[in-house]
Parts: sequence; structure tokens; C-alpha cells
Amino acid sequence: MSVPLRIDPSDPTPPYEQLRRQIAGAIASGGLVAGTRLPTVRQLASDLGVAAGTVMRTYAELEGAGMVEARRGGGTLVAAAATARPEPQQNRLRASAEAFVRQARSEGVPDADIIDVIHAVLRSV
Amino acid sequence: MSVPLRIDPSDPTPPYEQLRRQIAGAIASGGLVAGTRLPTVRQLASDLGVAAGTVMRTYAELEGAGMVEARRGGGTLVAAAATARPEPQQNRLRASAEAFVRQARSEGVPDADIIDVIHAVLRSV
Amino acid sequence: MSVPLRIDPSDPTPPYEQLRRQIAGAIASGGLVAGTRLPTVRQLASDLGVAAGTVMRTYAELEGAGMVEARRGGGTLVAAAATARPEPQQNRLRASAEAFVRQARSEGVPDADIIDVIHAVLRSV
Amino acid sequence: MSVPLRIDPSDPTPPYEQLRRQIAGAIASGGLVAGTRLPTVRQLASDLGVAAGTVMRTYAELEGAGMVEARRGGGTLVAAAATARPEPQQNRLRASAEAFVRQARSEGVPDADIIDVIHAVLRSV
DNA sequence: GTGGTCTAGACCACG
DNA sequence: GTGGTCTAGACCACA
Repeated sequence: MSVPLRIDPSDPTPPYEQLRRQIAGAIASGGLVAGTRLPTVRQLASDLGVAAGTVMRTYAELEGAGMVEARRGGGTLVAAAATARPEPQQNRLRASAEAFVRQARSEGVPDADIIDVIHAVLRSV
Repeated sequence: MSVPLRIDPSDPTPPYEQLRRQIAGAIASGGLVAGTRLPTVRQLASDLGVAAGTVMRTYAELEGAGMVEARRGGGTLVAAAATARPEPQQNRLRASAEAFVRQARSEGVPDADIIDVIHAVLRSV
Repeated sequence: MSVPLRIDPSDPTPPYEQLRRQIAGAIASGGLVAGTRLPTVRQLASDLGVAAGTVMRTYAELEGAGMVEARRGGGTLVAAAATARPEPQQNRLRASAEAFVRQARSEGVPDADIIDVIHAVLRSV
Repeated sequence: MSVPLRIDPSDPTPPYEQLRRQIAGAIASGGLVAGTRLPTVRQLASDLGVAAGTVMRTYAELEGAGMVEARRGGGTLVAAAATARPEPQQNRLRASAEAFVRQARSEGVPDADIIDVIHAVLRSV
């Protein structure tokens, strides 16, 4: 299961932070387990269309938080120490749902519409 | 039940945007109903310890999104038509919903549980 | 042929709006074509003798209207899709056009002359 | 031929100035001839949904410019001195067309669309 | 160097 | 008193 990363240029939250949250979230929720190798700085930068410095900063912050370990001579790995054991799927599902709901509400979508769109998607996808 | 607004200085998301999301979320979730009067710009600014211009910008963005209505000399009110929303967001909402649903299904979560968790989150968040 | 921008201090219309109209007009009329790079915020500010924030606001509003695209570290460009415009304005445009046409007709101006004068103005203004 | 006055709350130009321009324009173009009596301050204020002070300021500015004369004991008249003789309709038509085009462009409407909407209106009205 | 945000205080328009 | 704008300068994120 790959972890899809993307940055929204119209979001005032700086790109390095958008990225940090997504990766941190994936680690905390067990989507990324200890020892997993993260993409190269340059690789990820070009994938996302951002400057290398932006990705570097993201990795640096994650390392500062102990969630990631930079190996001398190449490669950034998800840290063993601070990593979460894969949690029961219920919690991950819940976390995803919360993220989705929060975002929708922040865009002014009323609760009723949130429910509607979920039903619509379940029907169509 | 008043709506608690707060700013996290350690969050790289700019204060005006943190505020915007909280108010937008409160309106979308029904925590703030149409016609409710928001705190005055200067009042809220001094409560939060930020400059008046910061709150002004938050209100301005909400007004631009049609969620709020500012009256000169009067205050700032939650807009009556705070539900009708333009196209673009509908598409983004749909895309987010699809991503969420796909992920859940890929983990074997039954549709009924997807709906349940959304309702649970709407109630609790 | 460069586009002369100027601010009239004696005009009660706020400077950021005077500027916005001039640039928007230039784009709409084709005086500024897609991809053209606008002056930097600080450059234009010092040229006009206003604070940088004033120009920033102008650019921000233009970006919100989709007429301009700002790139961090790069400059501010005339947007490629500077033509696709949302609904509401179409209605306002239509209303203005109807008012204009009604007035002209009520004075006995033939349709052909109405068209002629519009073309003449588009050429000269 | 009545002169339609309206204020646009979403226009950053202050209401007293929006009003001033419309009346001044009507006088200059001959739409309002010398001696014509303007509406009462209170009357106009309630018609437009603005405060009386706003209309008072408008009238005061027009009087300062000599375009209008306040009569002791009631009534504001279009001044004889500075008033324009009714101009040939060609010029008035042209002035209206220019105002329409400027507004449309300031909203980002491309020239082609301006022409289109005029044709559409001519067909439908 | 370029866009973007924040501040602190001043002044204006409106009710 | 309430919203809205401007200034002047500082600091941040990005390329």
C-alpha cells in the first residue's frame, strides 16, 4: 500500500508542513512501518514539483521529532523507536474520516452535504 | 455553547488561516447558525492576542466565500445563504471523499462501516 | 507598449482597488497577454509610492479572481486561463448590458449604432 | 426619463462616492438639466438603503463642486451655472458605452465576451 | 530576490 | 463603536 503524497499550492500552510503532516500521519497511523525507506529528497521533490530544500526541511523536522532517521551515505528510514506498531484498522479508518470531515467543514461544506457525497461515492465508485 | 477560538503559535499555518478554518468549520457543522453575530474584529483580536488586521483578513476571506456578511457600522454576521457553494469545492470535496472511500475499501471495510464512522465523526468532532 | 499604472490620491476609491481595476482592464482588453510577468510587488510599490502591502493586496485579489498567478520565489504572471470566469459576474455583466441597451433604445438609437459605438469604445479605451 | 441610482455594497468605492459619480455623470451628460429638483436626503437615503449622512455628504460634495444648489428651507436643485446644456445624444451614448466597457473589463471580461453579450441582449430584449 | 504574513498604530466611512 | 484601508518595517518560505 503506497502512501499518496501531494501538496496544495492554494493552501496557505507552507508546503514543507503539508508534507510533514502527511508523512507524520502515515507513520503514526501505521501506514508507514519502522524501517521503511522514504523516497530520496530529489526524487520526492521532483515528484511533487517543489524545490529540494522544501523536502529537506520536511525530513529534517521529522528527524528532529525522532520519527525518521537519516542514514549517513544515503536513505531516510522510518525510525524504529518512535514508530507506532500498526494500529487496529478501526483507528486508522477513524483518523482518515476525521481528516476528511475537518477539511470539508473548513471549506464550508455543511454536514448534510458531507453525508450526501459519501453516499454518492459509495454508489458510484 | 460558545465556540472556542484559539491560535496555536507553534503551528506553521498562518493564524488568519487557523482562525478561518475554525470558524468555517463551526458554520458548516451548524455550531454557528445563520444570523449569529461574530465577535467584533478588535474584540477577537485582543482576546487572541493578535493584530486587528489578522482577524480582519480572516473575516474578509470568510466573506469572500459567502459564509459571513459584514455590515459597516454593524457587526459581522453568519450569512443566511451559508450553504450555497460554488462548483470548484464540490469537485475537491468529491475527490477527497473518493480517496477516503477507496482507502477504506482497500482495507476491506464494508460500506456500512464507512457510513457509520462518518456519522460518528460528525457527531464527535 | 507598456501599461501605465497610476494611482489618483484624490480618488476616494482605495488605491489597491484603483490598481486592481487598471490591471484587470488591461488583461481583459488584451493589453496584457497570458504569461506576461507583472512588476514585482516591491518594485511597483516603490514606483507608485505606496506600501508593499497595498500592491500585495491588489495582486492577491487578482489571483483570487483567477486573472493572475503568483509563484513563490518567481514573479506574478498573467494567468493562462484568464478567460474562464465564474457565474455571478456573467449575470452582472448581462444586467449592465441590458441597462445600457435599454437606455440607448429609449433614446431611439438603432441597434446598428449601439454595436458601432461599443466597437468604437473597445478600440479607443 | 428618470435617472436610476443604485449603490453596490461589494464595491470598495465608498457609497457616498458611488452616488456622487452617478449624479455628477447625469448632470454632465445632460441627463439632469439645470433647475431639476433632486430627491430629499431622507427620501433618497431610504430608497437606496443607506444612512442619511451618506446622502448628505454626496450632496455636500456636489454643492462644493458647484453642480448643485441647496435652497434654504428645502430642496436641492441642479445648478444653473455649472450645468451642461443637453449634449447631442451621440456623446451621451458614447459616455454610457465607455462606462459599461470599463466596468466589464475591470471584472476581467474579455473584449470578445463584451461584444457577445451585447449581441445577445439586442436579440433578447 | 520574490511572494506572503504579522504588527501597531493611524485615519476614514458608516450608523 | 464597527468595519475597512494604509503605512513602515520585520520576518518567513521558496527558488
